[in-house]
Amino acid sequence: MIDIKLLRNNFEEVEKALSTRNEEFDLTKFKDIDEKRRELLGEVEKLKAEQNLVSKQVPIMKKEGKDVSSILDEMKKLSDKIKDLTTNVSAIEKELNNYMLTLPNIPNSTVPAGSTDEDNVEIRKFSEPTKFDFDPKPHWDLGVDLGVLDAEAGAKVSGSRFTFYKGAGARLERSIMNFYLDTHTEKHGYTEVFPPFMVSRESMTGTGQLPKFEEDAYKVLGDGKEYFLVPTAEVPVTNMYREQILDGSQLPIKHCAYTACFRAEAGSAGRDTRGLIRQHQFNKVELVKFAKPEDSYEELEKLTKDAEHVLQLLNLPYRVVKICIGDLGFTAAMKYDIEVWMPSYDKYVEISSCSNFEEFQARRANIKYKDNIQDKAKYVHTLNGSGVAIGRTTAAILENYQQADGSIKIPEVLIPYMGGMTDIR
RNA sequence: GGAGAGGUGUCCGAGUGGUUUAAGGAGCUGGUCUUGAAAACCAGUGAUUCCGAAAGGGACCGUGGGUUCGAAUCCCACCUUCUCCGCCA
Repeated sequence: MIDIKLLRNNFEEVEKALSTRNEEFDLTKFKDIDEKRRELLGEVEKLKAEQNLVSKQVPIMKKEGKDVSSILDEMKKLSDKIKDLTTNVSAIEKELNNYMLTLPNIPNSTVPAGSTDEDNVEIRKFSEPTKFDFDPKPHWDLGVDLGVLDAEAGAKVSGSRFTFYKGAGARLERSIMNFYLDTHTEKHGYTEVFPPFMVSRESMTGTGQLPKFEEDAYKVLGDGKEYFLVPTAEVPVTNMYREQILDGSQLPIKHCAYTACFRAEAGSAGRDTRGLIRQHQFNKVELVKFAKPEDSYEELEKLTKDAEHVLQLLNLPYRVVKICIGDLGFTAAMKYDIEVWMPSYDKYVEISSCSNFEEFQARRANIKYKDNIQDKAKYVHTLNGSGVAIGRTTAAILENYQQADGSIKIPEVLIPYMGGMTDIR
């Protein structure tokens, strides 16, 4: 949510900043709703002030033995009027709030111009695209040949975009998960959390998945309640601190978390239908930070490097791109993508998104901090990034580590996690 | 699933319809005293939120409704924590 005062007082500037985005929203309604709300609010507050004043006098007059019945009659009318107006005020406040939730974040001024992912700017590269002296296979073929992936079983049991991992494939996925969590906790100073995989509507709204992207979320109904399957650990981990004022000396707070992630992929029909790239359920380790505003961009750089580091340890070729305005997404103020080299696609494929949301999520979720007990609480900046997607890592390892004989070499750092296994054949 | 008890400001905690603008304490800020600190004493203090340039006013006692001229207080629903019983991976 953007700052309503900023929008009110600097309307043209905000409008200009948002107009470059590739998002649909309607700013024309704002002034109407906002002004009407303030007008109604002023009116009802005046009446309440009168009511409070008279209510204080009534018991005194009673004590003095005066007849208050005519005053009470009048107060009854006033009370009814206040009730009517209050109904109107809460209706328009709800409208305003719902409206504010539909506005995307204001991009940071250093975000490059552009409209599609073509316009993203490459920042740095690690290693070079893998070269083969044989015809490399895509991971979905390798998976079947080696008996480690079974999409047919997934389709039978659940439907399209579900896959069984089997044997060494299942263990590889689990090894990567543990390797990522161990690295981020032991080497990068993140505190691990294991969050719920189902969250409330409030939580989904707090991080910005709702109301705009409801069609992409899985809803679960049970025990008369509504839950959403987490699309990313960002949702439960960020909302862990919802409605809280944090101690400034504890910042930055750094968490890493594994969850399965569930996405409907509405609008992606026909895209990446084969392999592990776009599943309805996938595994991911997420990095989440809460930082002071003045530190948040430095923390974004560090977070991105922490995510990159695990790919370096796996020796997977990747590049980092800075996302342009048109590709930025609804909630981010700035975003880096880390893209791993995927031979079957013959290009770099996103394996991590690292974003600074500034105050956008903190406003929605009401997460503040203060350095001193007597200070006024300020909104924290929230950040997160994949550290990194596990399923896509499995795919990248299968493809980049494949050998001429069809076997897969296990990356050195994973061998202990694989119980000493050095290759899959 | 059954029975019961709670949720009050930064924290602890009082408060069962109107001098409660939420008692009292802790904490915090300032002061007195002291070489300095601690202690003691004195004074101040919602650090939440909305409208407003300000003055000022409104909201807020888990959340949402209701009763009333007036609700932390009474009624209803919900959320949540705890205790006991039952069931359970």
